Amino acid sequence: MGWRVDVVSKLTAELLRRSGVPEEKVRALLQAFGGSAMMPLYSAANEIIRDMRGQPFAEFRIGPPRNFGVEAAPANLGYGPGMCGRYTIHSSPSLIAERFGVTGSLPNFEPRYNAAPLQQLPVIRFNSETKERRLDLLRWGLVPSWAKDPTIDSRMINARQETVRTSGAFKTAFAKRRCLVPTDAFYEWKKLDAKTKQPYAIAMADQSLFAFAGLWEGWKNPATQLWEHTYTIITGEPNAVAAPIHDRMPAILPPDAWGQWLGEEEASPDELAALLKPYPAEAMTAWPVHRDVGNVRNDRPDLIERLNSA
DNA sequence: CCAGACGTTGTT
DNA sequence: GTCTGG
DNA sequence: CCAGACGTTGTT
DNA sequence: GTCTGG
Repeated sequence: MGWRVDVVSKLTAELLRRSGVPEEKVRALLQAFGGSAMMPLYSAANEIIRDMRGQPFAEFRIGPPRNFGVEAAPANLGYGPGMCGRYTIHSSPSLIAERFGVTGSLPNFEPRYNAAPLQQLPVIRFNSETKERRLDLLRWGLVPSWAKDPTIDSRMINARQETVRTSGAFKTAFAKRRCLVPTDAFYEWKKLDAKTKQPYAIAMADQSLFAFAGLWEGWKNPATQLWEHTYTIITGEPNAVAAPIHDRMPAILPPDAWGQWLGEEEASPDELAALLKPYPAEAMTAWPVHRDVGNVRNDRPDLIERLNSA
């Protein structure tokens, strides 16, 4: 809110300096354009300039500031941003297949040390017709079947355990399309102060392969008429290992819950929801890792190594 | 009935 | 698709 | 999750 | 700030 007032006054001053338009008129025009976004305000300012002058537009163009100049929030020590938005899956397809009892042909994929949203990543689903578990590559970021705008995907990378049963975006998938997301570790960013954050890896203490609780959906691309499959990872309360780093963590399912979650065994909605409790902290561990994991273009084995200087 | 929403993270 | 709000 | 982009016009 | 892309 405050930023908008600042931008409006800045643009007002700039308009007066450049075009000599009466201040009242400038203010009225900027108000009329309204809106809550930053860029439309700049567009509005440029509209005003265009209406006033007959000179080449480019010379009068107003651009957004390089730094949008928002005051930094006070430090919130102990808790920081970050929850299931990045993980690793460097186990081989055949090892994943063995551990999860997957049958049939396997997809090929390289070891991933910085798996990120919108990427094709391995997911385990139960095929009720053939009665077998399958391993497929799906895109991370759930697009509901009814979505008109598929760019919603980057905001649907997680589903909250507390609302997943009832929210319109997830309820059908919760009832009919649950999946397991194989992983070796996930990353969290702990906020150290207003400008600094430290990424951590969190994994099983014995470094074994495990599984997030996931949901998947199909969306028919109107341009290609092809069905695209996407998935999301459910988040919930953190356990004692994750809590010092963040206030959420992905729901992790132990092997004895896989059958129910995949729909191989009967389970009521209450029983399914009960599976999404925090995974026992005793079995897990966390360690600091290199800041390079922040950039999705980095994907190297050393990203998962312990950082000693943190 | 139709229109419109449907989500996550984080912040103060 | 399905549900709520008007 | 983090990183990075983010708007417009008309004339030459 | 908000939004998209990876």
